[in-house]
Amino acid sequence: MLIATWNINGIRARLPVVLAWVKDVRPDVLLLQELKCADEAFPALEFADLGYNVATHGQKGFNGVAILSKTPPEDIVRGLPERDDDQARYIEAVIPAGGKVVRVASIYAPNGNPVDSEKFPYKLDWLTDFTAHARALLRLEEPLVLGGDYNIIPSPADAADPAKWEGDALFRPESRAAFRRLLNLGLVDAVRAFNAEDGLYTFWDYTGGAWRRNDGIRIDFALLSPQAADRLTQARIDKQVRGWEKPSDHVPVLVTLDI
DNA sequence: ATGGTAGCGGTGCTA
Repeated sequence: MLIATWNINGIRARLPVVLAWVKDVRPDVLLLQELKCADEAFPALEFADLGYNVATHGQKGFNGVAILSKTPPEDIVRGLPERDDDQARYIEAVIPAGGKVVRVASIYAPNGNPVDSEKFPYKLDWLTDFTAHARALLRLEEPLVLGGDYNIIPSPADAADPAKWEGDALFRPESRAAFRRLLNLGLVDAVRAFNAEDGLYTFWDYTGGAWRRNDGIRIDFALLSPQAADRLTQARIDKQVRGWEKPSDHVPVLVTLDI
């Protein structure tokens, strides 16, 4: 089973790119972030034509997450049950797979900048609630993939130029500690499990020629429960998509599970 | 170099 996560930065602006990529890669499940549209504005018919069921948790103008799946998703949860949130940043579902199931979630963690505003404590609070929810999901002891834009640079090795992120909400010690607490629950960073080398990035800013200079950061992750990690056969970053016409500033992250 | 670019929505916010 091929599961991908991708922050597409506006599904309506990105529709040609996303459809072309889906036709090429044909993932079984696609977790999307930053839809930037309400549920009724999501182009579900275009994906239905390609054989995908769509579950959205949208928001007009900002945020918004979705799960696309070849098999109809079940037990859909919109928003973290741990919080009463007015920002659409979480959707979860169970994906049936040949008599077995995989539980997936599409996550768009808050950016948190500027750090001297209310946005930074909001980010940390959200991560605390998300971690509590992940802890509860892990108790189910089932294959689980938590994919999304975590808006955290976990270590200096996850940035081409770590010095320029000093003080940024993505690289603050509090944010990095929150990510470690998440991993310490027993989750596996799938791409890191398959790639020991540095220079793995999932995001290149639109400004300053970041893509041209390969000035990237790794902030998009597929985090796996032990039951999913035991079935992991491949994990990769689809980097070349950043060089396509009218791209997102993020690229897809893919995992293959033997299920 | 305290900018730069993109999406949404129709101005300034968010990233």
